[in-house]
Amino acid sequence: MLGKVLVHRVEGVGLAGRIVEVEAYLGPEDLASHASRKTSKRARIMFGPPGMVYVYLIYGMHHCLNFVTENDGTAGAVLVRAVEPLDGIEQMRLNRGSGTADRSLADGPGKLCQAMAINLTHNRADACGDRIWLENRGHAVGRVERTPRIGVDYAGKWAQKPWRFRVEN
DNA sequence: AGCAAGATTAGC
DNA sequence: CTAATCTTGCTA
Repeated sequence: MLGKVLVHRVEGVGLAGRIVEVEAYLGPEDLASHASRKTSKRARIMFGPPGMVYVYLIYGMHHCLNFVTENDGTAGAVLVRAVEPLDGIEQMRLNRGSGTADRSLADGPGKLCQAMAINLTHNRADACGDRIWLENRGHAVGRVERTPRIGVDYAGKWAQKPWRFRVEN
């Protein structure tokens, strides 16, 4: 997943960024994961077939982008936490508003969704469709930093699992 | 039906 | 450190 290029085509324009930071949310018992709320309608998609897009609104104002990863019937998704803008950087600057340093264009889960114009309409979309998808452009993935996940302190022992992966530099 | 809290961010 | 802001999930 790291090093893959996320592409979103909107109105004929391609927005693309290299994925440099992700987090894994695996299994129905992971208290940090929405999948731990088994009755949840929202998280149901995490139990479905892989290759689907899972987008949700957090704190009433930020979107988070995930890709469902595990086989149908097994809960699992990867949260994209940061990308390095490649195509459509001008548009991303517009989406993020003036005064945003290029460095901060998409270096956070909410920021990358704003930069790449990803919102709830992408939820449950097929990540292999013609709207939003992943592609391999042969980027080398160098050293990878591995740490516990961010912002899930409420999840007890699950918060300590080193399931955050970030490309250094 | 009501309420508390969140896989965050920007601004003091 | 804290406000912003609204959907979701839990409780009554």
